[in-house]
Amino acid sequence: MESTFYNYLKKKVLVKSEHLPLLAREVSKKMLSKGDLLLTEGQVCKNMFFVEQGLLRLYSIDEEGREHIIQFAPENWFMSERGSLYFGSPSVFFIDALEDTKAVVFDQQFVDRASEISPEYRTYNEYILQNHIRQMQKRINLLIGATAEKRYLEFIKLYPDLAMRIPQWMIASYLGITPESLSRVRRGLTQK
Amino acid sequence: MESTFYNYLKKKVLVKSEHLPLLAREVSKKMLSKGDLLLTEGQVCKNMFFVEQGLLRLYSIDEEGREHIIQFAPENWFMSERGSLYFGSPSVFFIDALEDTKAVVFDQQFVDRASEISPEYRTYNEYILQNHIRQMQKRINLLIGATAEKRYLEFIKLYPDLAMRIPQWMIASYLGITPESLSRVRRGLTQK
DNA sequence: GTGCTTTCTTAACATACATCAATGTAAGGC
DNA sequence: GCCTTACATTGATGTATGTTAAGAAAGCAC
Repeated sequence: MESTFYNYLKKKVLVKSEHLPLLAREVSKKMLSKGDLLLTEGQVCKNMFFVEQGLLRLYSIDEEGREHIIQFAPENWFMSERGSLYFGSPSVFFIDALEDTKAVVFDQQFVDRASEISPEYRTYNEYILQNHIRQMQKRINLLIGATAEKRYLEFIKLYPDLAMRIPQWMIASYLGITPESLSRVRRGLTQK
Repeated sequence: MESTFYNYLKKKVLVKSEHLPLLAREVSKKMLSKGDLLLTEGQVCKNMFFVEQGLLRLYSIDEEGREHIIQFAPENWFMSERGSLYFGSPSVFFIDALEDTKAVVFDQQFVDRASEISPEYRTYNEYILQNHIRQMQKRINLLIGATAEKRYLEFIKLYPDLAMRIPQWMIASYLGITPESLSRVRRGLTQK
């Protein structure tokens, strides 16, 4: 199974060769079509996804039916609703595929077992959590302290490739503004 | 050392009795006065704080000199700038004491060592990280999708005790609005 | 190709929130 | 006690962003 995930475990997570087959055996692969729903509100999230190819998205829908995008997961990212996965509580969020996506699927038990088997995996798992916290903290800081324009500039600086793959209204949703506002922000920027 | 922290490790973290003395030996205690600065911008964060009594705060200051509050830590909470502590990068945030505070101080090495010694500690440490992520995700969701009024109501519902201990302008700063706006939001609520 | 849907832009207008300035009030220093 | 400082409120006004509606451009189905 010389997949992207396998290579990721080897090259990036630095899982020792002897442990690799053990881990690889425990996961399954899934082909998703654009638009497929992986998690819905009220459901308890049982899976974690590793994106080999494609793009996933985590979002909420408010009382007025508006979507608010919490997170994107392109290639080599993990995606899950951790709050629901780890604590077993019903999710208030949705996960779906924004493109046809090849993903590796596993559950919390896999993470726990992998951490038992491979210290390297355990270390990397903590790294992922810490990094996630750092990134969210930065985002919160921008949301409470920066203008829409600044948030937009930060977004395209951080995820230039992503910005080319998703419609603008999704960027707007991620930034916490309307598509119309983002359009104006962009016009303001080009005129500078 | 029958301190709050000791009891916390025993009762909440469920560290085994035999491990407790080992862990307790490695930490030091600090008395802080209101206003004391524990971490400043540009500095690499070396410490994690456990608040036994008092209140700490993590915040940023933007180019216009405005403070934006990322997090509060009252009794029995851990406080640190994880991005800086874990990754060793210079902090863009500040930490200070909002009240006279009794805190236990330790470093990342303590966390690693404690995780080696006590599986219960390791488990609890991951619990803390997961919980932090869940809480930040919820906050991001409110920041991008809810009005100031709704965010305020969520805040006082979640931290009713905190709201009594800090000035209103700090709540406003945490919510990402001005003190004047919060004052108006509150007036609107009392008139309902 | 034709039609249908989605996305993006633009404009006019509405609203939430920010800014500036003044006042009131309460708390702490001494 | 008085003075100072920090905090909260209020009003007038400004600005960023939301709302509604329309049209153009691009993508997709058939």
